[in-house]
Amino acid sequence: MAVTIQQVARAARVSPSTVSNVLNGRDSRMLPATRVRVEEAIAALGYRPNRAARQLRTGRIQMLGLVVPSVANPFWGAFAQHVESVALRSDFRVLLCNSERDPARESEYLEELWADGVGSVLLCSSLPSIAHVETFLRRGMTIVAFDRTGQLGDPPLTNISVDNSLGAQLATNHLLELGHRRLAFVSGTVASVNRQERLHGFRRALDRAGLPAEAALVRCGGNGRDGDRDAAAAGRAAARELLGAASAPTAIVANNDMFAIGVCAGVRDVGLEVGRDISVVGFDDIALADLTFPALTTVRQPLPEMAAATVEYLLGSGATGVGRSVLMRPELVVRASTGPLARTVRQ
Amino acid sequence: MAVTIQQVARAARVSPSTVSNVLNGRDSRMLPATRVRVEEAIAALGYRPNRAARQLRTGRIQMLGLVVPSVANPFWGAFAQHVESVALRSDFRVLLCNSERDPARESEYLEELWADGVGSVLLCSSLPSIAHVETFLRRGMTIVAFDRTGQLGDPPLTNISVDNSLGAQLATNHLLELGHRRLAFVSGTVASVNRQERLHGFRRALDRAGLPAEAALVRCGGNGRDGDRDAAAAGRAAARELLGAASAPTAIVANNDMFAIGVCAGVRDVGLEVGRDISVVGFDDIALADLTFPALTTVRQPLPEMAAATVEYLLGSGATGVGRSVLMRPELVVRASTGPLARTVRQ
DNA sequence: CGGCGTCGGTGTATCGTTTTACCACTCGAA
DNA sequence: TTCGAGTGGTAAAACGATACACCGACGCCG
Repeated sequence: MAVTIQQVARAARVSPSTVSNVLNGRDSRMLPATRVRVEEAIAALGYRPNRAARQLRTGRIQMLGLVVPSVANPFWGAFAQHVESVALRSDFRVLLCNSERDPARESEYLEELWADGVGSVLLCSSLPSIAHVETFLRRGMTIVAFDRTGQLGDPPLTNISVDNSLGAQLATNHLLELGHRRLAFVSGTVASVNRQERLHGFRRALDRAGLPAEAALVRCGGNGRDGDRDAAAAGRAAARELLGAASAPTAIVANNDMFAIGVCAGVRDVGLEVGRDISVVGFDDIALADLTFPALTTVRQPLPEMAAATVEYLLGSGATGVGRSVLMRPELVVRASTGPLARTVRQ
Repeated sequence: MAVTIQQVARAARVSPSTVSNVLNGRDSRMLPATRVRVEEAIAALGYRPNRAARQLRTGRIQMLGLVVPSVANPFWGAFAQHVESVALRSDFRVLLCNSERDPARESEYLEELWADGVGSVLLCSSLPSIAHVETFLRRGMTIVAFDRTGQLGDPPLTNISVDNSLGAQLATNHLLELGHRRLAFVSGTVASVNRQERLHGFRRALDRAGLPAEAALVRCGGNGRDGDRDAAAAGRAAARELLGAASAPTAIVANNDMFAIGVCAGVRDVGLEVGRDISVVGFDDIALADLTFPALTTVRQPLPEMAAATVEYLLGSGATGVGRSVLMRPELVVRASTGPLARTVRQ
């Protein structure tokens, strides 16, 4: 059916070995003229190497596993698209894996990827433990983590992420500058790494301003582990709770944009107006942030650059920079969901 | 490194052939006791068949290609997640392909998938032409299309989709019942199949109500072919245009939820309020529809069922039902973005 | 009693590529 | 003259699973 290396070899009047050498860039092993002849034969026959055969022989495969919590979350969807686009340039395919934040599922994915010869994995998991990851690193898998700052492990895990603490500080300072003094922080139940850092940044900014971080105003949790599908729903519930309490906040920092969108919905549920009565700031700057009402003030993650850096590291000689991590700069994007502290401060 | 079929055979004191037979469910070729022995050996050794070797021999691979316009669009993201989840149950992996609505890219994807032995493809493309698809069908690829009603082709292409015309009629009738008489339709520039059908349903509903479908109120287009990344932006622009014109509509049917979200933003841009001054209805019922302000009235596509049906068909004996297509029932979900025609009708 | 079908398996070629070893030959230096 | 090191290439053995042909033993029927 498909054209094989033998046919190419016959057409070019060389042995299959030589064709293989051409294919793998071992130019020094043949005369330039021979190489040209082989290349012409390849082009003429429209030959494409059989990946299965190649993988069987070498054990390697031109594929990278992309493990995300849920591609239904627009943030991960956008990230996945960038990753696929970058990987394609290096002729790598992307295998999609939705972990749904289930540690067992995540391990099983890694196990299967490894068994299938997929040696490069981009792991976007916020699970706090990395014990299961270390196992695969030791076996020789190249893994790059996304958003796992500070978790080196042994052997060290390379990590690409935005400076979450700084991002949260940018968000918090913005609210402080607008005059807000009672700030709340809303996040999911999952003890994800990025949440810890963002919360840390939030607290730090408050601390610098000489304000206490009241425990009552930090809302982490609500529903189960499925933190993505109903992140927004959790945010909504949290906002309703916070605003119904005796001493409600006047501004809310959400752990990400989906939460923020939920928070906005919750704010409206209790009859208040986002941006006027209550300020809300998100994190990520997903495409939707500019389209919701009101448009969301948020902290942008440089997604295309992050995807590029991640894939580049993953496909470039993974061994060279083991443990090298990248921290990207977040950027505050001010839109309409934040505004100066209302004149008539509510009790 | 990894455990092979030979090792299992040795452990179970049978030949590799027998292990293979066990693996492939050819129970009739061995004694139950033998099968049990082999299964025990498999479990004891933690054996996993090498997919590359299997593929090399059989030509088949347990993978399905998922071609979507852009997984950054939450609708496709959610769909992708459902597909992956269903495929996983049959031990199939999902290869992600973002066509970005580029016909050349789409063809190239099919070409590569075919060359890589991926025989099952779920094609979510709204490109009107299916000539390039027919080529692959003839070569023996199993392809199921999503949202391509009515386009059988030769050989016929199996299609799964919602009844787009009916959905648009539900949306339109809902607006008519609310008293609206000047309705607009907003869509992207791509002459996608589903857009044609939805527009048809829109026109039909108007026709039945004895109303003319004014050309000026049908807005298809705007930006380039990248209809997903800025669908919302296009909707926004279209809404501004429509509402700025002399005889503006009082209600707008959007081709999908992303457009609708954009339209809502556009409505606000010109100082009007969605749900009170202008009614907007979307299509798809993405998760966000319930979270925007105002919550979006929309036509729900039964996504989980559609994903299940698609994958089931794709992995089930593809040959049996060639040309068999499935049309799912849409459902109107009324939320806050639609309301009765305002008392004070604007000019 | 001879022939035939079925049962429960096994032996072996094969898929298409990579890789290791090796080849014949030439040229230069010792 | 002989040894050694390139040059430009080839032959053949893997890689791990599958499928086809075939095998001996047994039972059954005419």
